[in-house]
Amino acid sequence: MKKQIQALLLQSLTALQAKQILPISDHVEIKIDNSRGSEHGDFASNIALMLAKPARSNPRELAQNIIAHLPESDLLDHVEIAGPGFINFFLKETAHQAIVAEILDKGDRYGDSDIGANIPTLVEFVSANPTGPLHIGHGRGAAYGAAVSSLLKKTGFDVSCEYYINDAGRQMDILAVSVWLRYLQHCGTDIPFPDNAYQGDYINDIAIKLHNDHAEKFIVNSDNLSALFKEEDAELRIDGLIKYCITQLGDETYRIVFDAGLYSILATIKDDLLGFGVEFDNWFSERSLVSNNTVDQCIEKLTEQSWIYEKDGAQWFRSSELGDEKDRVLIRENGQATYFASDIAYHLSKIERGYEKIIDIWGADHHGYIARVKASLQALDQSPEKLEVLLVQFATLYRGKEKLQMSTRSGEFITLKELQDEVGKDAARFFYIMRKSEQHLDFDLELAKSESSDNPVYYIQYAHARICSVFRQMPDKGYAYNEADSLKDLSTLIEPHEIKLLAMLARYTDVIENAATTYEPHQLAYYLKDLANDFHTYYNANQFLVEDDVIRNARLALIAATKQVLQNGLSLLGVSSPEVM
RNA sequence: GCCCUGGUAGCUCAGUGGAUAGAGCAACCGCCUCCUAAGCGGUAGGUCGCAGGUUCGACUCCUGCUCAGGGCACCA
Repeated sequence: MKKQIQALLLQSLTALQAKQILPISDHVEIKIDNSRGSEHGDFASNIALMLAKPARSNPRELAQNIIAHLPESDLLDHVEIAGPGFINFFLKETAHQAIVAEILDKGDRYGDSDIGANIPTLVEFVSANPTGPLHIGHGRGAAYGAAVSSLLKKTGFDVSCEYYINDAGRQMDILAVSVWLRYLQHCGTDIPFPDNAYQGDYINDIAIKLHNDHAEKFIVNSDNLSALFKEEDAELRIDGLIKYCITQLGDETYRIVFDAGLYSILATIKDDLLGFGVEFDNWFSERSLVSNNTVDQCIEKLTEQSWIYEKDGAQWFRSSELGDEKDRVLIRENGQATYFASDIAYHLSKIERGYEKIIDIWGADHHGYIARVKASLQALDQSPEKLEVLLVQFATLYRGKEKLQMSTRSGEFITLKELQDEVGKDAARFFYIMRKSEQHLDFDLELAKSESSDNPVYYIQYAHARICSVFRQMPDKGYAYNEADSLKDLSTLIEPHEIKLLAMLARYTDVIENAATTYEPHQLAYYLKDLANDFHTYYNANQFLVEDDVIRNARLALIAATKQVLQNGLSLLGVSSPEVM
């Protein structure tokens, strides 16, 4: 609708340019806004205000000229000049009514657009270390990433979703040792358990399963072991334990313990995400980048182009020359590659796999990381603009007024699954998405649990269920509804509440496009709330199942269209549309 | 010190450079003989953190200040 009015305005402006009332300029952006109140019409443009200066005219006079040169259109009832020079467009009722037929015709494809032009797009999100189950903090990234991906798919991007598994590195070794120590305890070895190992009960479960599957295969002489606990520095102590574990068990046997932890936790993560309605196309392993030498090759390339130098026994990347605040280590003094080294290889792989739009969704604590990853792409002769990093602010967890700490290592956290079991998937998904991603999210467990019926998601779902209920009761009242016939009767939709609802339905495609291009799914959430409100108001003001066939059919068609849009929108956010509540 | 985010009604938050700054919760007053009251209508509630600047016009853009959260590793 906006585009059609834009086209009308463009014709008028072109005519004015031909008459030399307006100067010729190559770039005029015609902006059309949805009007705030109905007294300002349906759409408004500030074009006369924008062009008044170059045209050396006053805005109201220019607006008058623009209106005079607008071509005939059967969309518009009339056009007004208001305030300092706004042009307000008042649509004909028939123009509003047409949206019903369009929605019912397109069904779940209503709202689709092709602005994405099939650009190969990779959205990477969650990517939590597989060292423990997902907790509430990860939930926000999951809900946000899933919604952004869905929106991009709807707007014509060719989207794949990916989870990067950090299955290499020290954290994973700590996990393996945690499992091993619990296993030894389970087998009766009398040893302490370090504070900085993973404390969660799930470690015990993995250890017990390890014992069931492999009996006493991982037991070693514990006399030497206890000496390691005398190291006072906690981090050095755990490094010593890792080293001891590997040398005692041997690489292959150590790998069994390591993988037992990794795969068990990964399976839990996949299950939890699936239950949360979040699915990934790829699970990309960091270890695979190491084992197939991609990381080494990357470092070689960088070395060839003199982006690497040696200092203090380590290999450094000159990222500071490419916008980072300082240089970064790629290979540590001990010969091990850093996490950043694999991340360079990972991002290169994203580009080499053909993705032109690469979206990373990270926690806000990683923001300092953006500059170095972009620097690495540039050093590898790739365009850093392909990478867009979206930061999601922290979710701070409260139980009433008490702020809860969340740490995977200490095992003190509420898991995503626990949240889901307590407040339900729909409420949790919507709660996460409601807040702008840059906004800190205070997640009050008590509020989410005890007052979950206040969650706006129920308000929207209720609108959907009410519509279903109307259609369920229709046969009992002796009425039938035929969609094709009803579309002929739309001209009776002229009540103020009906016009308002029609206008709201027509905005949906705009909302989707806007939410997708700005990566702001909360816009859709707020729209759905508004739409539900317009419907509930209409529901209270007018009866749908009335005796008059024409009016009844038109109203049923309108609410059927409303139901469709509610369902389309909710499904993009991963929320169900129940028929009964 | 430097770099991100925020600061809008009592609370939690929306708000494309535009017209009278909005919603939910909380408070108050109404609405079920009627398709689900998990709903609807109304009243009240504001120095849009502070101070400058840009312009026809600023909650929105720029600068400075201030408060809050986060980040500044040979951790991931």
